Amino acid sequence: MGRKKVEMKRIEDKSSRQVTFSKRRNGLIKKARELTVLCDVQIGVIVFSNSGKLYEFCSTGRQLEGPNCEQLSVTDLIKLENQFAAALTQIRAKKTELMLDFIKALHNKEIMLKEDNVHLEREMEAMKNGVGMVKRLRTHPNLHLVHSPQQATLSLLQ
Amino acid sequence: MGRKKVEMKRIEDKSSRQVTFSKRRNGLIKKARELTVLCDVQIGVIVFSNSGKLYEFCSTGRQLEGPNCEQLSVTDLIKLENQFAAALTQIRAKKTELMLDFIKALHNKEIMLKEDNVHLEREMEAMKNGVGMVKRLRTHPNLHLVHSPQQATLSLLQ
DNA sequence: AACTATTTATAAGA
DNA sequence: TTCTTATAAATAGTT
Repeated sequence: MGRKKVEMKRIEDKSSRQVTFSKRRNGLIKKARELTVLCDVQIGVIVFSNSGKLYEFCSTGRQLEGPNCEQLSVTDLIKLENQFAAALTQIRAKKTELMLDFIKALHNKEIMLKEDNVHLEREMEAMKNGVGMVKRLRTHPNLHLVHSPQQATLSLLQ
Repeated sequence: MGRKKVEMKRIEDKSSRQVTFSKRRNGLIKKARELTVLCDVQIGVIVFSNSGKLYEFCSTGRQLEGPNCEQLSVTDLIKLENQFAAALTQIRAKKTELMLDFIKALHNKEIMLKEDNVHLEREMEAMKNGVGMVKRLRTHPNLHLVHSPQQATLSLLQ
């Protein structure tokens, strides 16, 4: 939908990626709103940017206030209530899940950075003692080395 | 985007609404996928049709089960829904708020640790060049705000 | 942030 | 439902 057809892969240029993110995020949320209105359905859209910003759209469901309210039968109401409750629960659960995933990723990052600090300090000590040999900072191939109680606690929520 | 411009209001004809729902739902999810790939972000899209069917796209994977509502009596249901809806909303909002705070704190921690890495590397460079003076690693005065994720997480449960 | 050439989505029809 | 096609809408690259 533009001057050129774009390949479906990560945009490497940071600036272009940011611009595209901004444009397409707006587009996505607009589409969600339209679908909500046109088809009278409930939608939740949750977007996490890489900088951790949260963008969200959640339709609240059809409004019952107003003149049409009296026209709804009890059965209609029950259906609507059921649907709303289920949607609410699941949307929020999913949101929680996404946020927990995000928290976990941050924990892992944090642990890696701490390890790097430890290594850097050790290397400095070694240098001070005249060992002189400086190893390069490792580049974190293993994200999964996490035994923290935080992790255990987070898992309780799922 | 079709033969005619459509008004942004509920499509009253049930059949047309269903067709539009089907088309636009696919479109929305496609867009979400594209945004995920192009901009390397995490997205969740949750769509509830009026028949209670759940359509979902989530960049982190994992499928949700559709709502499986046990049959309750009419009045029970309405009362329960009314009672819980308000409370639920408030509790979840609070939970979200806490989690966002938590995420923010973790971000800050991450940034501090990264800075420390940069400083340590600089110091090492300086040492290599014979400057010799070694500053102490700063001790994160504001780490205590997020030092106990267990506590923060546990408080989400209460 | 605007502009516009193109691509893409989709409304209506088959 | 699926396909076709005319048209509306989104957006990539540009200014």
